[in-house]
Amino acid sequence: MATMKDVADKAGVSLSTVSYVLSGTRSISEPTRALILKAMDDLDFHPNAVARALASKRTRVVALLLSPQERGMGLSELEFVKGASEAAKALDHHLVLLTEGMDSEADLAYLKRQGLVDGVILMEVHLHDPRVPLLQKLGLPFSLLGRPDPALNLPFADIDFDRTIQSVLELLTDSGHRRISFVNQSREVLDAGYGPVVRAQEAYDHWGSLLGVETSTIYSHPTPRGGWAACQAIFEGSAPPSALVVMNDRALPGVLQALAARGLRVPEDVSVVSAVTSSAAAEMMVPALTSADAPSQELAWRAVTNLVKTIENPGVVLEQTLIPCKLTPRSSTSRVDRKSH
Amino acid sequence: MATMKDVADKAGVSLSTVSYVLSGTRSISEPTRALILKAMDDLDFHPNAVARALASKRTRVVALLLSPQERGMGLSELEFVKGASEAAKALDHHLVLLTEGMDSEADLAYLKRQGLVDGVILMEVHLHDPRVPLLQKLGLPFSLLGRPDPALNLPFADIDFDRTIQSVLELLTDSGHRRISFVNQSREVLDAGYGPVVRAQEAYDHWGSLLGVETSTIYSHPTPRGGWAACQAIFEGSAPPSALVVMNDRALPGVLQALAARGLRVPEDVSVVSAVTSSAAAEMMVPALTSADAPSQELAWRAVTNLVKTIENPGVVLEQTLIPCKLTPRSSTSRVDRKSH
DNA sequence: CTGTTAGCGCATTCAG
DNA sequence: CTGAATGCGCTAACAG
Repeated sequence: MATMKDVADKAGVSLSTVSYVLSGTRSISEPTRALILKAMDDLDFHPNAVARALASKRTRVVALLLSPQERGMGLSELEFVKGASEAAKALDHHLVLLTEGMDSEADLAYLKRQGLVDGVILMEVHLHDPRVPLLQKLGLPFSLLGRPDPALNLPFADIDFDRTIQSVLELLTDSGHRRISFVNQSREVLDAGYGPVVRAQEAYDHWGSLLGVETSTIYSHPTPRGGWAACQAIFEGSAPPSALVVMNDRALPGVLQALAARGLRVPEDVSVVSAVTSSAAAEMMVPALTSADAPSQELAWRAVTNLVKTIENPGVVLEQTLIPCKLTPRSSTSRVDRKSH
Repeated sequence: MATMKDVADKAGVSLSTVSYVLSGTRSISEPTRALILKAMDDLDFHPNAVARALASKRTRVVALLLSPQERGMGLSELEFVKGASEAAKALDHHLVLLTEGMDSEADLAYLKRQGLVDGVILMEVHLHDPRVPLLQKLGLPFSLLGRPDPALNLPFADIDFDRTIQSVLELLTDSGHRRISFVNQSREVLDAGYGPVVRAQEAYDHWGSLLGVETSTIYSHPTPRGGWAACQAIFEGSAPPSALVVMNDRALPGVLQALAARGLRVPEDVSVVSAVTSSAAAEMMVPALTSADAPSQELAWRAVTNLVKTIENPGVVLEQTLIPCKLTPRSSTSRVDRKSH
């Protein structure tokens, strides 16, 4: 475990000179630089991250605050986590995972004073997320996956729900569908102001009316059972829809099951689109679902990049990124059957 | 950002005394301890993790080496990651996620010299995992999720595949099934010596013959398409099975689809058990599958605990934990229909 | 029971 | 262009 001192001795130069060839903070003559590089190589030297962190006051560690909720963790979250870890590595940082109880002021303040992380990434951001003002007050750099309602001057990366829902509805209306129901997440989550649920709902209402769709929304708990109940409720009415847009991964199996129980075939009788899922989840359904897949990897990349930029240059103009989900047609959608409607 | 020196000054004691009340390494008189605690409280002091790490040569950070393969990451891995993060927190550690390229000697050596982590947890351990001797050589503490073949003196936490498969087969044979096929993961993975695939196969062969089962194994790529092909192959034969054991989450949808395409109902015509999945995945299928769920959370807990113990006491007797999957009957299994067999 | 002191390994200011 | 010296905040001998 060679240290900089060892390198300096071996190269016959001062310790600081070694430090400078590492940081590139000042110019070094080519001969001495070569000498030092060789010494480093010979000794198999690598700077100690902890010592460097202590001296420079930068750990190059960022934290990902995992969703406190049980609900949140699905395949697309997993993709996000992996993506964030990779992005962090690419930017020469480490990613630590922080679970549970990281939302109170005390927790966040503690995190800051521990000094182990340079900044944090928030998941599951709500419209009025209390963590945002907290972090601002603490002066702990952060970036958001999702965004609060007025997102003035905040660095975030989020799904463009408006365009996502637009493209889904257009796909369906282009295929002749006119009665399209929306299976959103639960009422509680909506009332709690969870961004995706609120924004997707707004987008559905907006584009639905613009495209002349007969809309109807049903809120479902994120369980197969919830999806089953939701689906039953939808088809109880006198004017059943010819298509379903579902933004509720966990409820999806129940929805499909209820459809089958009613003798409704997908896509012959009813088209189904899964919005804001992972493609892996959509492909796991039978039939494979047409879906608007969350761009988790890219969002992760943006979130990490944003954070690192904020850390390195606190005065930087903050980047706000909106990415729509990519619509992938699979086997769960078809043109509406004229005869039956 | 108060430091220990501030606390010492405010309490009118020496810096080291403050340090000792923190570490509890030596006895302090009650009055001075109280004085110091009060000072810490007043100044809202919290020890700086980086400085502490530098001085003590322990960062209290452990790394989770994510599966290099694309394959590995499913819902149960996610549960494992979450569990590990929680366990780490409970043991006053942080968990960093390391992705990609952490298997070569250079990578691991670099990780060690960086000095940021005290130890690592390996996932996706193979029977002859090259990382194990590497880590031993480097002297970097580690613990395993899974285990190499002779696992002498290695700390690991793994699924008890033998008992898991036994319970699955017994469930089926108790219900009258005699012809039971096994859908394992791909041949490539088996040949690569991936622990779960090898051990599950051995267990299936062993218990199958012991229980008088007509066995047949088919290897499937971890995709719906692979599962479809596997299922077709299985039912091509003259003596189709009455039950399927599937240890291949990603192939499962394809298997079910192929069954349906052949007009075979689950569980009336064929019983299906998903082995070593997450319950979330089993519940996402239609019908919800009887499954042997991987005890991801508990394994994570053990793996982290093992690692921390190893770090704190290099000479400790290493713990080896085997936990069977918990069998949860759902709607995909039934007694064999006597008439049709 | 408590204080003094020497590092941990590196970044960086101040000299030269 | 390079060296010497100081300190980041804390731990852990060493000395009372």
